[in-house]
Amino acid sequence: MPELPEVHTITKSLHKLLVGKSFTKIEVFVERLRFPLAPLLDEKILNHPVVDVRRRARYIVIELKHGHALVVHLGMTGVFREAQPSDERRKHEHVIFHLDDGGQLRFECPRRFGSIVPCVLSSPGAEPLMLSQLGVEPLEKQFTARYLHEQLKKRKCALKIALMDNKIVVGIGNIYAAEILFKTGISPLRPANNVTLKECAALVKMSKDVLNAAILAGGTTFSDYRQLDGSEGKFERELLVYGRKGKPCCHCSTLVETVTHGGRTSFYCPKCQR
DNA sequence: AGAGATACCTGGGAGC
DNA sequence: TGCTCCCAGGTATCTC
Repeated sequence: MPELPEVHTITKSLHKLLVGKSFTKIEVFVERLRFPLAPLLDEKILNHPVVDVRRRARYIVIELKHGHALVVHLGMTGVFREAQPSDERRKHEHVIFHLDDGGQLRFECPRRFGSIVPCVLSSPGAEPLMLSQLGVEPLEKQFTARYLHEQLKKRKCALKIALMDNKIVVGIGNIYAAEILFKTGISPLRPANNVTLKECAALVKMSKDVLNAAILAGGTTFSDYRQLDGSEGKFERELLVYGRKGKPCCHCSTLVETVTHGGRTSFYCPKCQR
């Protein structure tokens, strides 16, 4: 699955590929992914050069010269692929962008959790309105112990739910949340408003460490992901607690347990994490 | 308003 | 081997 580091990598390569080029035609082959794709057929998107491709949380913003933009989310299985018109269309390639240099960019998304939504920006470089409710970037300076503590104080829900809440901090998914909590020795079950400032400091540092490490390994994970199905890659081999239900904790050998929060499974060591 | 539940979708693994 | 069933993931949206 594309995590923050993969989205980071993909954004950079899309920037290199697209800036200065225009879409001359967009073909869609399914009615909808997460959202209907019909708005992509609006001719206003065509024949205006791309001026920027940037990332916000796990969204990719492709900005066009006349103030329109495409906001892309890869969902769980979304992949962009550079292609030639003669290439046969793969089973799950749902959108084909024709470029003015004769090339193509194709969007493949087997589980259809991805989305591509056109929007109009209030000014050049502005954040799309649909992303305005997002919380801070975990790797930015604004993500501090004090900020996290202030946010958590307002929440009675389980800490893990709060860590995964995009309104607080973006880019921490189920897997990262489990690993970050394990490495800081804090239980995912703790009420968010019961976490101390000192523990917030540990959570913030560990979040940055884990994400930075993943970014460093990102290229490798990403290339594996593209060749295979997303379940392979270096990162998975480094997981300490996620997916290890019933197996011994790597620190104390207590068996790893799970609990379900809002339909998501949390893996944790009941002895190491308090 | 906040919190919890659910829908969306399909590949893959488990169980029979 | 082939079938069915269930789970995984992020986020929008619905319900309480």
